[in-house]
Amino acid sequence: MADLVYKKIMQNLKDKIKANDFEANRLPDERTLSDEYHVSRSSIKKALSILAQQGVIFKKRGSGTFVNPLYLKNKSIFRYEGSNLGITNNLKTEGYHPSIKVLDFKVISAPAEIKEDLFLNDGEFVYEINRLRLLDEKAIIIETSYIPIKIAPSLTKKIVQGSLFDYFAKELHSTGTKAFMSLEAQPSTADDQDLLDLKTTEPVGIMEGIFFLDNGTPLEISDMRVHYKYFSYNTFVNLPD
Amino acid sequence: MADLVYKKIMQNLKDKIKANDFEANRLPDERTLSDEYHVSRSSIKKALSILAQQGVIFKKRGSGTFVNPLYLKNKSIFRYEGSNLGITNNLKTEGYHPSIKVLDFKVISAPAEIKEDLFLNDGEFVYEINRLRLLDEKAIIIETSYIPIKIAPSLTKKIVQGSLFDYFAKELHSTGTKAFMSLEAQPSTADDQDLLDLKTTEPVGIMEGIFFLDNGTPLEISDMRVHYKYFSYNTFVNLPD
DNA sequence: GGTTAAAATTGGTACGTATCAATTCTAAAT
DNA sequence: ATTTAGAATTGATACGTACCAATTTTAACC
Repeated sequence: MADLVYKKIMQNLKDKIKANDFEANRLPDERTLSDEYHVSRSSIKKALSILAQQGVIFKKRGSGTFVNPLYLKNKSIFRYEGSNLGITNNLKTEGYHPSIKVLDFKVISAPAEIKEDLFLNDGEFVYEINRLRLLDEKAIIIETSYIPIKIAPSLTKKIVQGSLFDYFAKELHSTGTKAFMSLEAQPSTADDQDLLDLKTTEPVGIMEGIFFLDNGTPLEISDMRVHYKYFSYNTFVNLPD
Repeated sequence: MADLVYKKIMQNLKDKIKANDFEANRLPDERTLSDEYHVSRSSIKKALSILAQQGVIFKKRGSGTFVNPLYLKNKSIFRYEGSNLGITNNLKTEGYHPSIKVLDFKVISAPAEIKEDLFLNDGEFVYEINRLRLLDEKAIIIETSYIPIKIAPSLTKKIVQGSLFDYFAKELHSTGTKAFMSLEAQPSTADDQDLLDLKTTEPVGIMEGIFFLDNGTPLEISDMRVHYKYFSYNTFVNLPD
């Protein structure tokens, strides 16, 4: 367990919520919680505001703080905490066995669009990595990644057979994951149908992401074509005003 | 402009970022900003942390605060602020003319799954609203909504021809929009192909949302089948740890 | 009983202080 | 020039205070 005050409180509150410890799905007010936990109201507010952002609770001024009834009923939509990159991370936790097959791994001069998105200069080189992601021997994602050579000069085919996330986390001290994700749907191409075992009428979900290092440097572009049955993205949307 | 300190600072910082006022894409440190704006460091922190959450800036302890280079280049992926419900709201701002055609509007006893998600008791009734959303006369979304009668007893076919968002915002003082969204891709059905003018090989994007009132009461289930060319969802993902 | 105005409750905003932790910078040592 | 240890920088955590705004509760009034 994290040793930060607000994280401990978050965890404890979630435990209590799951155990149905709160009358009428209503939490005690912030001042009371502050007393009970022997911490400042600011720390309570920080914990509560993160839980609200994740959709676990709802806060309403003058009224109180309430449990999201959906959080109790462990609906499938709630397999995440806040936002959800879905797919591999999700599936790994459920007893399936993901694996990776490298289709192609080469260095090319960055194409125009890639150059733009990764903020590269003319003539700079990138890895183009083409991988097939499998789940229990079944192909579910065709992934094409682009990574500037200068950021990871020592990338090898062997490394690429494993998780790039883990590699970057270790090599570049990139702790958190930050990315722009764009989701779409498209008819499957002949290639998709071949690799992912799809009928012509069956589509793919498109998941394009631009990933950043902690200091904001664009690190990777990842373009994923996902078998539609394995394509799903869940999130809690919270638009103020 | 909002009269809240942190909102004014957010807006001002975004303006300066767009005007490229910061050397090397690096913002002044928090203490300096606090002096410059004549506000407390806490207020600066609040503004910065929201901008970081939205992906506008990146913060790194010991290092500084940096502009997301993608925010400058007004990339398509950046048509939002933080998260993006896409589609209608987005298109409205771009000169297209959205409209709604009501296909069906009736009251039914809540089906099992709907009853579950809206936390209704046996025998409770819901509106089932079937609408076609058009853009410049072209059908792009088939939407099926379920709303408990007890929450909106005075809903009429006339009201349903307009925006339900606007209606609820006014009638139920639900200021913000909170929802669980689930996105998928599916082959188009014969119905989809007919209504949305799709070929058999062309898919639909599925967007299912459970919307909540400010106090956490589930208000509406909305199931949208979207013409794949108009289906797109952009978001900034920020996974700590 | 229903209405209405005052009081209490409850989360939001804003300011300020102290301390810590990650990173970068500086300067001494070799 | 390179290495290294200390100092400075910079964002993060935590505590606390004061006041505000939305909502609910209470109590007075008719």
